[in-house]
Amino acid sequence: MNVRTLCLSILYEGEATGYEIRRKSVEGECSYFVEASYGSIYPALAKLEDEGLVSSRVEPQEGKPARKVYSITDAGRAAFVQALHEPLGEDVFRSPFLLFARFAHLLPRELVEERCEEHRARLAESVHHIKQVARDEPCTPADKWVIDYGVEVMELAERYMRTHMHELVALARPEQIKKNAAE
Amino acid sequence: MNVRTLCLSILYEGEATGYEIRRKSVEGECSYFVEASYGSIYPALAKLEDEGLVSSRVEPQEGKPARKVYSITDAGRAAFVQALHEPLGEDVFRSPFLLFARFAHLLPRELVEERCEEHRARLAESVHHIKQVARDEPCTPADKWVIDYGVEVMELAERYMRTHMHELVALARPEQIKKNAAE
DNA sequence: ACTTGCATGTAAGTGGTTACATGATTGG
DNA sequence: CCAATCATGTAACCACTTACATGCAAGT
Repeated sequence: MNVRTLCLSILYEGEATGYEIRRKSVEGECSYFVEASYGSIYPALAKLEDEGLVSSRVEPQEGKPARKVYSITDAGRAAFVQALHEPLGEDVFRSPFLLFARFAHLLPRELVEERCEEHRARLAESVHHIKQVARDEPCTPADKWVIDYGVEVMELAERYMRTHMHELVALARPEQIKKNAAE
Repeated sequence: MNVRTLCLSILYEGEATGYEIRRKSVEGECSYFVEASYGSIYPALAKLEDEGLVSSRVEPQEGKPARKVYSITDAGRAAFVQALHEPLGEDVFRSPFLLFARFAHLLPRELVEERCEEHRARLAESVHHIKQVARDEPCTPADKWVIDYGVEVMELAERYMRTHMHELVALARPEQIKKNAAE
């Protein structure tokens, strides 16, 4: 999905600043299937305001830069629901890890093991993080469904890594005998 | 991963034309975690040739346009293995479906059901396709590992959709009573 | 007659990211 | 004292996609 729709989806549930939208997209319940940087969020919000889909008010703060709080308008709500009616784009999955894994046989065992473990740890961390979000933040039943789906899939992936990474490591190049082995 | 590395990875296993590289990336065993279009592959190959990482020979054909067959060079092989040693980028997962799912409560039941079923069907189709590739095309043990990982994860996702989509559908707006219900 | 497959390539456009500029406050 | 957090925004860059241009052969 594009950043535009992401912004509308977050503002649908309450007002927020560009800064907060980015935080929610990076750390929130959606973080495992969306992402956006400041460089895309701020221009997107400005454009949405131009089009009347969101409105903003500036809240000065002492000591901190002023917050520009955006709210979704009725037109924005309608546009978002309309967008949800349109055919969905396909899910995207890109995995540098799997490309790496295909060539395990070319690589030293140590490296394959390290990358596998990194990958497993990332999956475990994602699961942990998403569960924490589910505990700490208020979730609608739909949010809960989405979280459960993610937990289920990522827990399996992590489990699979744990139980099968040794097979991939076994395909890797045996560790080189150290030059100074005799010493 | 970038298209550049993708090209090297495919050429590592044998020569190919730009056309074939694209087919392999879209239909091959990697299709579930990589992708590339002509518009990125052809320039990438040209650049790789400039840098001496691949070489090409033109094979004229009768009736069909000439094929430009690329082969990886020793320098290319070295560069690829070197690239595999570098820290891996993070896996990317972007899901318009899950963004949609979070707002099931705003949408008509029919639509939610349709999108869920589409999503389930896509997962089933991916699993089917990847299994077929595993049967039909020669696979190294590492390839097989990567395929098994994908099958496992996608089969779970499909199963989850099958057994839980009704919960999401239940959150959706009840179908509107038809205007002419009395007739 | 039309579509699909084979085959190469370019140009314009998209949808971002990265890095920068700015600046006060708080906490280690 | 330095890093991080809060907060906004821009400009340059990048990697890639989409659409186009070309063309022949075989299948439907």
